[in-house]
Amino acid sequence: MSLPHAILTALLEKPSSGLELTRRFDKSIGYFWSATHQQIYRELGKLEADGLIRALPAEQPARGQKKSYEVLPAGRDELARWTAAAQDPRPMRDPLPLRLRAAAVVGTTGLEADLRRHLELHERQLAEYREIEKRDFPPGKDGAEDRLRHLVLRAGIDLETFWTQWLRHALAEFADLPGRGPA
Amino acid sequence: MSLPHAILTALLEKPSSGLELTRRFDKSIGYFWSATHQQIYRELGKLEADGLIRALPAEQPARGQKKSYEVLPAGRDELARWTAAAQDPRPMRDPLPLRLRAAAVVGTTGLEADLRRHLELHERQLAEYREIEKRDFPPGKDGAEDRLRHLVLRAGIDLETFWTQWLRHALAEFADLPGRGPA
DNA sequence: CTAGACATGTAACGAGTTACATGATTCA
DNA sequence: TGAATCATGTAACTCGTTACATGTCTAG
Repeated sequence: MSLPHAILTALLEKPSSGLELTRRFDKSIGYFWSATHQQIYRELGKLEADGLIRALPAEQPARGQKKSYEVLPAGRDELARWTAAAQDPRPMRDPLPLRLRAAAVVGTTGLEADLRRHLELHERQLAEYREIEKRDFPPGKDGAEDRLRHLVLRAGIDLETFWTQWLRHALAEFADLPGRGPA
Repeated sequence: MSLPHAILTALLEKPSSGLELTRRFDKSIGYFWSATHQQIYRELGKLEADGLIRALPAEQPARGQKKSYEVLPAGRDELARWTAAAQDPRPMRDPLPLRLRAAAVVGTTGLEADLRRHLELHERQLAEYREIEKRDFPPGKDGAEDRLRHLVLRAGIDLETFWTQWLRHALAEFADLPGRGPA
């Protein structure tokens, strides 16, 4: 139950059409919650049916016509409720540790190359986040909203830092593993 | 496409029945890939139909009867293939940063308490992992398989460390946020 | 002989993914 | 006028979750 609330947040920040939302989910929001345009359109339909958002008046009924939405009071209330509600942390769910564990049984052949690739990707992502941090959160900016959004970016930076360190550690271990075939 | 491979790995480590697998997914494997018994039974059925595993001969056709599976050569091959295949890293997908971003718009009321709860849960999980590390990976043990499994546990420890640090940071920021209502 | 634990399974739904379909606008 | 792009949407499928159903075994 997170996508609708991600959309409500995005729409409160700025009323948008489906495609505009899709683009924003490719950028900042997508750093911690990605979504495709199909999911977004489906969810916009539900949110409108539930009376949490409405299409901005412009009388376009048809396909191919841009349709923008704004959040209704009920939508804001629902978002505030969800934000404050207790939720259990999600257990981690990542295939990479799984592959290491499998490698302990069927051998590590070929895995190392992909780990190296992951390391590069995470390093690139980390560099991008640091750029954004430098650009969007210079020392002066420290209103309440700025601080909260900075915290969110911090989560991204720290997570990527975790991955790069862990992958480097893993590659170092691989380097002096005895045999490379099945264990 | 990770659950079937998690099951193959578990079965290679030790042939098991559905419920035994469920229990193992509640423990060690579940630290990075959780699954319910319904998912597991469904997946066992598919894997058997695909000829990757087979039920151990014991001629029990019915419900309520224990049914153990073992991995066939085709299953081992498939697992080795998957382990070595290139896979893109999953973008992070966590509701918590989302809630902070929402709080920047609708206010932080009530969120702090849940952050504190998350911090406690992550601290407990971290302590548990450290216990396991002390118990299962004493300095002496360093065969190839041990090292790989230790790496997996390391990922869990480092991730929990990330969360506890980030949450502490977030709570510190909250503590000296000016207004607590909608921004 | 029955209550509780053990064990396997079905059904229905929600969320995410992939492939494709359709209409409008712009510009060469 | 027709190709490219913008924009909205359908359909079909997989994966994960929740609730429930059914059968077996064992201890008291």
